[in-house]
Amino acid sequence: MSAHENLPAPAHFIRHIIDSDLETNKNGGTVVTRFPPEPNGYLHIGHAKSICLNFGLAAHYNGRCNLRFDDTNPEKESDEYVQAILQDVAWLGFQWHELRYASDYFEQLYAYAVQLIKDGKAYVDSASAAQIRASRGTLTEPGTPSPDRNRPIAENLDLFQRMRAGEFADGQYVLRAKIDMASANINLRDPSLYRIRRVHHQRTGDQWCIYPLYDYTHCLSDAIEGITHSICTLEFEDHRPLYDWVLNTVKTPCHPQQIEFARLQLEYTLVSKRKLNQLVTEQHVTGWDDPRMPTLAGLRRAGVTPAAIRNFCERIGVTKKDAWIELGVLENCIREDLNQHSLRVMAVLQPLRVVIENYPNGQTQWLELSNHPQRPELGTRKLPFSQVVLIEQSDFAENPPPKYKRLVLGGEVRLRGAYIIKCHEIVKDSEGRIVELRCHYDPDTLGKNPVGRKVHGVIHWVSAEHSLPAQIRLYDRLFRLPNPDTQEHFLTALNPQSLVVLDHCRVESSLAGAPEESRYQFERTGYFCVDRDSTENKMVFNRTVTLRENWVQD
RNA sequence: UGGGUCGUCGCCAAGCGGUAAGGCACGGGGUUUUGAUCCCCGCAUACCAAGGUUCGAAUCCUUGCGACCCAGCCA
Repeated sequence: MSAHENLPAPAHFIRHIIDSDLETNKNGGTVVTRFPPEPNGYLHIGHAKSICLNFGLAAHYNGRCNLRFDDTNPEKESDEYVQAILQDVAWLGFQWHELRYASDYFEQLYAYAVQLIKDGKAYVDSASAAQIRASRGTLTEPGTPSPDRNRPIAENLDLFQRMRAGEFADGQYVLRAKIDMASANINLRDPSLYRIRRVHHQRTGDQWCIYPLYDYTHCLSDAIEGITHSICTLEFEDHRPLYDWVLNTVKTPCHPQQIEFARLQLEYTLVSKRKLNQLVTEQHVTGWDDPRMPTLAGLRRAGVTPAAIRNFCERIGVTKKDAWIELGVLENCIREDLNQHSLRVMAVLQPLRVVIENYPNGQTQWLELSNHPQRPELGTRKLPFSQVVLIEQSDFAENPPPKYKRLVLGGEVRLRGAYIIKCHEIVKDSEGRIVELRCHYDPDTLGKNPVGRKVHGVIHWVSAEHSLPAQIRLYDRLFRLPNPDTQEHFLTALNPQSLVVLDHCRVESSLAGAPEESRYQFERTGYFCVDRDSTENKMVFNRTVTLRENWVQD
């Protein structure tokens, strides 16, 4: 638990609305929310904000939150997505009160539509999609009524029944609400309620050939479930009058209140489902769970914890302002949680051989290292030390820059948790590349500092003989630009360095057998997570995030 | 040019007529066998602008300006 996690969740405008509803006993003192994903893609960080909001509100007010799939467009939806969403919501740490599907209500929705027709509030239109579009008018000009607008009720009823019965071709007819073709709000210009579409639905199969549209389905589904506060994003603000019209006209006993908040916009990331899908399909990433993806599955595979995401969602707030969150906020939440909970371990990404000439050849000494310097209760581990160790190539410099604190020729450095060594010779190959360092160690520096001199640098290392081979994947932001969408084509904003695979890494022996998804801090290099691609012969780690680097080279 | 919304520090964000919380970022210092963590300190006389009401305005009024969303048989 970090200090922050103990702080009360900050209130926001939706909480204020609910508070006053509770004061006036508006919904009998209850709070019922829902998270309503469409199963047409994987959940991403933007959904996490909505999930945390809806489930968080229910928890805060001792209410309930349903998970409801908005599965009214079978063309784009599938069971694969349903299963993935179920998993991701649970992984994020939330339990739904009830699992529902809008398709559960198809029969009820149909009955409501029949009622609407009988009340003269809906009609069957034979206009084509193009004709409807053309007659809708523009932002500044009113639409023109369809010739079918005044079709007799009996005829509408007959036609609608036959639409359901499959007597007509896809697109031949559509059921429209009869509202106001001259409304300044385009959503009220007789919106379509039902379309004919012969598509297999992942839950209802071929039972239906007509499917209800969002504006009609969503509000009624909310009402059926007794939702008190229907929270959605800003772009639905214009739809609220329609939401209310449907509920008022159908005369449902329950009338949820739609409240809109600003969706998450995170720098260097993209959350358009269509574009994420394209990244997967065109193999710019390895899949929906590629660690560079902003999906929950991707974040999970990268090693991000549910707690970090929840904390992030809390920290960014809930408002109606069109805001962009800096990536650093997310990274900070990730580091905060990982710093607290990750065991420290040593791994050398790009090894450089160091021979300690005065250390007995063949001798192995088991050193005890702390698993977490600030949390002794997390215990210690034994690490083998021997004559040949591997250090990071970047931890030695033949021509060190100013303020360089690592190893140089003739200089000393501390091998973390072990001895101080001094380099006295550089061994190069025929092409002048440094292949080995010859050093001496000071046997009197284990667990204590030498007297008479100060050694500032501390570097990580592993025993050449005992360490394990590993592949380490260094992930970075997928895009080079804060807002990839400003490009004429978002793919041009892809970061060519978003993945660097290192294949000759060596990790300390204590990591043997570490299970998939276990997270560690590789001291001085960052936080890493065991990938499922690990094999018995070679472990695979994904970098979740680097450590902060506060120092500036001048 | 229609309708709907929004505008408080570099980025988020409290504030709801009584004299600008907090987080991230940034700058300075301390501790440290991770250039990490941790700990101090600093960081809006100012709330899109201009008028007005008021003893008093980020909060109320007026007028501007800027940004976002809407013309799917998608959600």
